[in-house]
Amino acid sequence: MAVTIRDVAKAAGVSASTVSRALSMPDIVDAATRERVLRVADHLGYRPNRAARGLITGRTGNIGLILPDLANPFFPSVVKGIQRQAHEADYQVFVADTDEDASAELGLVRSLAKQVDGIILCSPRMKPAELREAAGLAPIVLVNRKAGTIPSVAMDNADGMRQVVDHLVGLGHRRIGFVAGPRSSWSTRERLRGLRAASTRAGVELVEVGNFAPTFDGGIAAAEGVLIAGVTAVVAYNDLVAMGLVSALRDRGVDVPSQLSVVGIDNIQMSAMGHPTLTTLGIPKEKAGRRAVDLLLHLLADPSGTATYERELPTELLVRQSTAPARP
Amino acid sequence: MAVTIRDVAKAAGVSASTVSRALSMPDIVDAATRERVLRVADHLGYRPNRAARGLITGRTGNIGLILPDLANPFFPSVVKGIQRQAHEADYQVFVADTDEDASAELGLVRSLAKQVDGIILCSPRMKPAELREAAGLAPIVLVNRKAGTIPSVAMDNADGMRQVVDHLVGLGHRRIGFVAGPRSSWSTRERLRGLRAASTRAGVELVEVGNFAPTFDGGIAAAEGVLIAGVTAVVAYNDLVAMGLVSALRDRGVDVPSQLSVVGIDNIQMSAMGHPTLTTLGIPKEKAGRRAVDLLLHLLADPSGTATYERELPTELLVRQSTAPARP
DNA sequence: TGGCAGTCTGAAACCGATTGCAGAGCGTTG
DNA sequence: CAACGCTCTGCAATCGGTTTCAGACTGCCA
Repeated sequence: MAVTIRDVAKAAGVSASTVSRALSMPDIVDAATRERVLRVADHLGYRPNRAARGLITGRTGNIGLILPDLANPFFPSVVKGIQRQAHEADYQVFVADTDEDASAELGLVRSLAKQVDGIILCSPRMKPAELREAAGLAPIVLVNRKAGTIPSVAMDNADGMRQVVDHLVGLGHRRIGFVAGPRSSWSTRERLRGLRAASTRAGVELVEVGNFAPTFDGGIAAAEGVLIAGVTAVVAYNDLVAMGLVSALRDRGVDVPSQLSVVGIDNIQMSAMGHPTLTTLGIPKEKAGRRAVDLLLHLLADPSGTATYERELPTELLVRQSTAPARP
Repeated sequence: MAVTIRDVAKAAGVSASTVSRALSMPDIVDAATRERVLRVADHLGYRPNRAARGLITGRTGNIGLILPDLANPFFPSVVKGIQRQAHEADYQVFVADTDEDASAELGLVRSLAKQVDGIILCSPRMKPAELREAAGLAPIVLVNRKAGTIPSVAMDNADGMRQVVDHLVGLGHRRIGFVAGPRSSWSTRERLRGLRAASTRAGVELVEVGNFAPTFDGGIAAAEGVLIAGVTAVVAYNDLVAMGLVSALRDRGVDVPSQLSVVGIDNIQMSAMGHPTLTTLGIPKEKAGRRAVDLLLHLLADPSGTATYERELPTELLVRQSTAPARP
């Protein structure tokens, strides 16, 4: 059916080994032979069978990607970055979505572990012990989370939160609210920590409004608490929450930004599409994906690598319409 | 390293063949033996090596998914549906994104063809000839497009457009605009055809405003033309375009829906999040994904299947805030 | 008791690539 | 001229499963 390495060998008048070498170790085979083999292979439309190669090399050429929810607009850009970088290295990407079900993550890792060379885990809710088990099953890189010595790429939450607070303080806000995401989320904890540090440093008050789902509806649910908190500005866990919040506030007759400033995080596409457009802390999502692949490939090339690889990506505050000077 | 079928065989005191059979053809092996083998396999944590299996069966257990742009909020739900259904059938999904580059699609099909059992092609811009070539390279199912005898799942554009027009006519609109997507898009043509039929039937006027990119910016670019067209209602190619249009109209001081009604298509998540929320023609995206997988698995099970499989999915109009009675 | 059908199991070939090892061919050097 | 080394190539083993085929065993019937 399909053209195999032996077909190429026969047509080129050499052995299968030579064909194999001409393709994957070009320098150890005679130039003329190599040329001929390559030409014949190309002419016959030869495509190496990955399964066969994987069988002997133990490499699949696949990497797995596990994320909580594809529908969350934060992820597509990350996925794109991962794709692009993986394809350049001739890897394919398996995408799996857990539907925000934290308990499914470890199971997915288990079932994926043998079918891929490595796994990229996007902001998992896994507990540290589970994470350790997962890291034992396959080479793993974390995105948006750090844990022990597992390689990871995450945004610089501390600096990001500082930028946000500085911006709000510059606008005259003195009492700032934080609508947190799920308590189990690493980002929630880090962002809270960053906000505390930054607001203490700036001498302003930080009010924790509570934990909410990292969704538009979560933002809607948070509106009540935000109003009660008596703040003049609020930082939301992410853009979706911020947008839900803005929407619910408008429904209650509270204008953003004239009565309340709102800041999101992530700079998802739609944050620039609504009214008002959202002031948000942008993070390089596609780059994060690319970096994650880089780390994983490093890890694969040097499995003994006891060195921890870690990347912190810079953030950038995008000032748009949802923040304004505090009204006294 | 990993536990193989031979390890299981040794531990269970049987041959590798028996283990293989116990796992994949349970009924032809003695019950007691089967039990023992399965218990041992489970105890040892045996996981079949897919590459090895694929080598002999010729099946990879993978399906490929090619789509123009993951960042387009239409796709994530489709992908989720595909995932879910594929996983239930014990298939993994490769996702590949062409970045709206139509010329890359065929290349992707080529490079993916040998690594998957079949491919799901989401709304490709490929020309019919290319599509035929693609279909020759691997079993293929189309989403959001029909072409020849290639199995496909698409929405019922004719009925959908009828619902949209009926809704607008019911509100008193007599002159309706259509902001089309790319001319090369199958959906553009079908939707236009559906709109023509429906408006003729209802005795109202249809004005084609032009072709625009299927994005938020495309909607912004269309605003000028919409105003010039002198219509009281406009149907956009999709929700993103509709939202861009609403945004640009607002910037020009035109209120939606009191001065102009706008209808989107797709019912993407964010269509319910803006102000006004968008009246849109909802299509069952996740179900479309599941159906596509069903079709593909059918096709794989019965490759000779000369019968064309085709699914038309029903649409549902979601009336929200962006449409209102026509002001005389 | 012998023959036969039927059930279950094991040995071995095979899928398509990679790779260790050995040997052919050639040039160089003492 | 012999010995040696180097470059290049082919043979054959191998990865981990599946599947064909033949044979062992059982039970049943004549």
